[in-house]
Amino acid sequence: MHPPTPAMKRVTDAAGNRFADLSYDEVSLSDIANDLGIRKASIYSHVESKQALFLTVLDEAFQVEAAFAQQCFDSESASSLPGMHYCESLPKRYGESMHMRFLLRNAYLPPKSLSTRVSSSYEDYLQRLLEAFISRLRQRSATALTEQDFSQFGDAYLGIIDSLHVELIYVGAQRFEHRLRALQRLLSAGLELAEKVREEIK
Amino acid sequence: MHPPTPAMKRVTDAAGNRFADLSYDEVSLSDIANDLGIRKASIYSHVESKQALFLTVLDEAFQVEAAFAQQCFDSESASSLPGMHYCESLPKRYGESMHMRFLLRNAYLPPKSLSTRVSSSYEDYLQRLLEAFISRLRQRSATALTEQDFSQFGDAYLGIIDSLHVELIYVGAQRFEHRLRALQRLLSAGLELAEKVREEIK
Amino acid sequence: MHPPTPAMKRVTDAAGNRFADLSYDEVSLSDIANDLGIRKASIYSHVESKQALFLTVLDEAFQVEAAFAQQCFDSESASSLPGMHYCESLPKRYGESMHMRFLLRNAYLPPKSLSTRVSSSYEDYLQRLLEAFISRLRQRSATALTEQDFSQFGDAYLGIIDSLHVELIYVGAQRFEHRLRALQRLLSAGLELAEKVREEIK
Amino acid sequence: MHPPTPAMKRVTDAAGNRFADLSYDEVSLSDIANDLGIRKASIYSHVESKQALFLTVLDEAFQVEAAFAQQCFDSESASSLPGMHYCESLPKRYGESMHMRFLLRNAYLPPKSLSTRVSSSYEDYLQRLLEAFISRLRQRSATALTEQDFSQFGDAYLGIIDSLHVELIYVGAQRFEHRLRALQRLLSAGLELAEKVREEIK
DNA sequence: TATGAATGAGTTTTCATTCAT
DNA sequence: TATGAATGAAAACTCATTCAT
Repeated sequence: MHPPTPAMKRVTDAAGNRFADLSYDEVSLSDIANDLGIRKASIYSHVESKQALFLTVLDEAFQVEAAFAQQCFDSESASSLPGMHYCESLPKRYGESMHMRFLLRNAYLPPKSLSTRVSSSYEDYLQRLLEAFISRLRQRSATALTEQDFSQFGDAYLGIIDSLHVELIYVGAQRFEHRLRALQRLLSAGLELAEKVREEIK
Repeated sequence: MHPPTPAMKRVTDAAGNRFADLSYDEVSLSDIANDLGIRKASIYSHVESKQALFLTVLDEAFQVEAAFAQQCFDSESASSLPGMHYCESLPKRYGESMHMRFLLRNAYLPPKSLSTRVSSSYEDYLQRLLEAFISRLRQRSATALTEQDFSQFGDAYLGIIDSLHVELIYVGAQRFEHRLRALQRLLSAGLELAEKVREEIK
Repeated sequence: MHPPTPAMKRVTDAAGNRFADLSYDEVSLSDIANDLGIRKASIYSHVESKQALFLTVLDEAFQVEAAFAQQCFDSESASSLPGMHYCESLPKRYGESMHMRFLLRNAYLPPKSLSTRVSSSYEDYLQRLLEAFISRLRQRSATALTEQDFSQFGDAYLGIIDSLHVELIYVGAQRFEHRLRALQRLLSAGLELAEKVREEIK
Repeated sequence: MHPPTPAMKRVTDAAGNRFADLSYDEVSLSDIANDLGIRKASIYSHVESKQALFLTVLDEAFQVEAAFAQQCFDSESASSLPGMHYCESLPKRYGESMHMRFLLRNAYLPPKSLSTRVSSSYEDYLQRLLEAFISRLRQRSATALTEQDFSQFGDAYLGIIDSLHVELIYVGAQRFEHRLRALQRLLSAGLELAEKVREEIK
């Protein structure tokens, strides 16, 4: 609602950084307080509970990263493979944005007690990616693909996204670039073939 | 080492079922003891510590599921798309095997304190899938593909696998079949195109 | 001493209302601040401490209710049973006066740390009731009763008062009227008999 | 249900002693643990929560003191004023029985969160006293009193009981004996008069 | 006068672990 | 092998109070 106070911002930032690296239960309010150089009890001057703190960070992360994704799609050149700009931006973004790390770490295996809230946010995030991707695909192959194709390539795209996301959160993951090229190749081939088929039919 | 006693088996089973649904920290030894109808302290008659218990289940799960995967590949018909039998078996297996659920839940975001042990097991698991896939691919397209192709399709296959795995552990995931068909289509197209290219070169 | 400022009055009123319904430890300054629509820290602009706030309310309550009791006795018709006007006024007063509720709630089981202060106020209150009752009784039966009778009926009256007070603070208490009539009957009988005895002696 | 273990008994005893002197919120589990010479956490080996501990003591107290009251009535001589044996036993009992102190301290102003449970127990206790009293009264004045009389003297008796109970929990209460004699006199007078009236009617 | 921020001391509760039996 | 009892360490949270602004 109202813009958060700077003090509040410091708290959610510290919390976000912890929650981005560790599971909900692995993070204690003492840790966060320590990071901030304040006492545990002081956190409650800014936040109602650990849950509320987590959810604040979640909303923030969702908002920030949905905007980032949108921007990736908006700035994508018309000639490139749909959705690839987002994919290619991921490693840098993951390294630089605590919110992205937070989002991915908590998307797949949220704390049981908060799973519905988290899932619905992440579903929302994926939904936006899906729509942006399909929109780009329509620009590229408006007449060449059926509605069913759009839908199926959308499924594939989300599959690729999850695959890349997961690769980022792997502990020692160094395969990201390889995986990206490999899946890119598949998507490219898939589209090429589909477009050719439709042309032949005509 | 020695075959576990039946009592020991009961303990690891109860633990496995809990760890398959909840994070390491969300599971308490009391819960496991309750499931077994024994007291918390009694668990220590069978197991050295919570960590040791978790690792025992991990090894068991890895062993059992590696064998299952191997079998999927062994029984795959020569004409089908390489690696697809495993993929298609996943939902049923996930529903029926606590070990599979345990493996997937803990593969991507293991408890910090055990992450190296867990990761190396999961890496091992993926490595086996990779080798089995490439071996199948060689049977199919021995001359049609380059070594670089084999490597890249391997990367893509692991990407697909992770994507499907992750779909299974989603909270409300109902997209598995759609995602599988979509990614299958991409892989198929990718191979088809690659094989055609090589033929044309010749 | 000096008449309290209106702001101060608002604070003690809010506090009084809380302390009238809950024990000292069950009331937090945050609650009171909430009721007032101010912040917890602001309370300290008006009051030195939680204890001081409680004691302020206590003094206020004692003063207000002592005056009320006095008035009950003053306006009692000469023919009625001594002290009954106060008794009969109790339920209405209890419902309408936060100070009465405060007084009764804290009279019997005050917070340990403040018990001497509270008790001495309540003792004072009872003492006034006692004197007013005996004074009324002297008007009625000046010659008919001995000093020992006066003293003993005084004890009985205080006993009746406590009984009725306690009935009011009961959770679901609906027996007040019944109890009042029953005890009234006893007091009446006691006086009647005592008066007759003295007459016979003469 | 099952007889409590001796260890359990020690815990509820220590808790009972504390709860008999201080309000629910004034008692901390640390205090109880200290009294027992064990650590705070150890209490949870015997009891589920502070609430559960309090309720265990409550049930125990109710049971023990209901039995005591029953015994007072059973051993009452037929010629004495009904219900007076219980009243006369109160001060000694109050001094000697932690359960009695617990019961009275918590009967009138229970902790808000447990008030329904507490009240229903105390109501039960009073109900038994009432029935025992009326039963004794019937033996004494079977034909001399109407049903309405029985009911009203019952109300009066409960009023007297509450008055005496409250006197016991007063901080410096030294008036017990005086109050008892005074109220006894009233009850005695009330009965005498009622019996005479009925006789005259006949 | 009011308050945002902080805090020390304290609360109840959980948990993995130990150990004598 | 099983367990009752205990415990140290830690968790989240509450609260009266302080203080600079």
